[in-house]
Amino acid sequence: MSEKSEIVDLLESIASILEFKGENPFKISAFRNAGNALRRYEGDYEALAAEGKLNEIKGIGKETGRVITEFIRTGDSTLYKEIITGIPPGVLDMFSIRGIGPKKISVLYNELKFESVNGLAEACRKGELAKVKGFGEKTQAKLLEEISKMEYNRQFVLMHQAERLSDKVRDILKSSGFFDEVSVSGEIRRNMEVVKELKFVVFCAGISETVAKTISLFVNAISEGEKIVVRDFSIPVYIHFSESQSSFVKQLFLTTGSEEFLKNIKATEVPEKLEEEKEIFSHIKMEFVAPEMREKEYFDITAKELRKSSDLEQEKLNGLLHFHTSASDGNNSLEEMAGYGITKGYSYFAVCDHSKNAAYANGLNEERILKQKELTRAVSEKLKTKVYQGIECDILTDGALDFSDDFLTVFDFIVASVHSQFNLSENDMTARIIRAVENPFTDAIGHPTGRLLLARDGYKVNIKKIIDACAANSVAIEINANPHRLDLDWRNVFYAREKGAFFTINADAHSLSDIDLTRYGLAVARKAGLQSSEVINCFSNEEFYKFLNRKVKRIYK
DNA sequence: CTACTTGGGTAGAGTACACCATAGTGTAC
Repeated sequence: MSEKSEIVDLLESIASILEFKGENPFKISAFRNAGNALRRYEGDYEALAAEGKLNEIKGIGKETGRVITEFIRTGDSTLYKEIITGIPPGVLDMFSIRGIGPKKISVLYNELKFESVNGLAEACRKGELAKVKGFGEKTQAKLLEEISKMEYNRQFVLMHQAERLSDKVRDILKSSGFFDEVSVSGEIRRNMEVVKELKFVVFCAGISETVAKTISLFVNAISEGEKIVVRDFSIPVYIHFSESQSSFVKQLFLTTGSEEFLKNIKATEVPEKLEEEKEIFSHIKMEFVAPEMREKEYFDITAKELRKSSDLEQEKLNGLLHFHTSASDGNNSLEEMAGYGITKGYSYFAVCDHSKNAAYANGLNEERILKQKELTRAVSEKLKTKVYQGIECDILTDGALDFSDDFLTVFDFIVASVHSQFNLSENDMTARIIRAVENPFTDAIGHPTGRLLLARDGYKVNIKKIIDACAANSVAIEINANPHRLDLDWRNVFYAREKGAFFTINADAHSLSDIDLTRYGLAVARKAGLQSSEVINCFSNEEFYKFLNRKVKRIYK
């Protein structure tokens, strides 16, 4: 049985190899499109494949459909095998280096004859790359930096990937029947946005015998005293054994960390007899700290009330804001998105497709916006809910929004985001975003630093100044819940809370299933102790309506 | 290669920017 993601990866690889070989650009994007179409398709594509009807999915045609069907049936692809012939596998790894694409790789590969990312790095270090026509010192230095960043990032996985891995290990441990208790600990228990290792604490009778049995559950596992290290996965897994309730609780506390947090509270003073973690805190005369807040940043919080555990949970979210539909680059209609949101307990919505400047995302111009506005009214009525006309409005280079002030009155809710020209100086970028914040029509700033975790740094920006401006202009700061973003970073949420800023937690959903990503945003918001009263999505219908009208008169009836 | 329209053939995202080179290409959004 093949996973959908494997097929998507296959189509993506075929596209890259064709590009490397200098094929027809439209053929290349056809494979890339087919991969995207399949990834976004939420129906039973295997059934379609079995009936030979894959081409009912828009973007999949005769040839790409054939490749998919073959892969489902055999787990392999003759086309792939054919085009990969003569290309060393190391070359494929190079496709993921930022700043260099298949064409340049092709040139370098033919000129310098290296066969791996390491070989490329070596050529850069020797200065060979700068001698190739079309390349220079800057490219050489940038590539070296990108490669070392990539190597560094390889130690981590994103929160959602770690969670999947952790569930898998937990299931293995639980279904073994060896343990009275299995608990997830470490970075996952602290809701970290990127994860370097998984930690589990288990409770069982007879440690030495159970350790031996547990090792046999995995392929590559060794014992280190009273813990096991498993290296079957992309990151190491540590399993800590305990024989008594006291030791279980103590282990859970110590493995949760973080190291800096434990250092700060003199964790050596843990009492011998323990029923639950709370006793550890009362023993050292400290208020209980929620597991996800146990970071060194906790001690930087000056206002005591900001140290409280978060009360945020999915049930408190009423507003689904900042999501996309098939009108721009989303996968589902507005009616489908709102309909699904209703089943998840949301009671009001603001569709925020891309604006006209975002051509790459099929952004909407004035005419299409007015059409969509008719639709939001119709969907509101049909689903008996409140759908506001929103927009994710591009912030242009000079900080203007990409609709005129006259036209901005058409919207009920405006998320302003940067999607282009990431390379401004810190001063220019900060001024650009602040100008957007000061625009009276702006309700929220989307993904405030533009970072992509483990892939791209955020733009250079003075985030504190932006937070100050948001607080001063009552513009909500987004905590983008997409696990690739989780932006604003939770470390900056503390500062924004001190300034009294509003927040908005949004999955930036492009499909129905994306709506469920919201929980990752909640997870990092909880790390910063964020309270529902600070989050505009938690407002009631009436409170949200008031929020929309706090600066400009919105005409929504 | 796919979609669309038509029954064989055509169009297909646009733009800014860095870089190397001194006009043009590749990459990324």
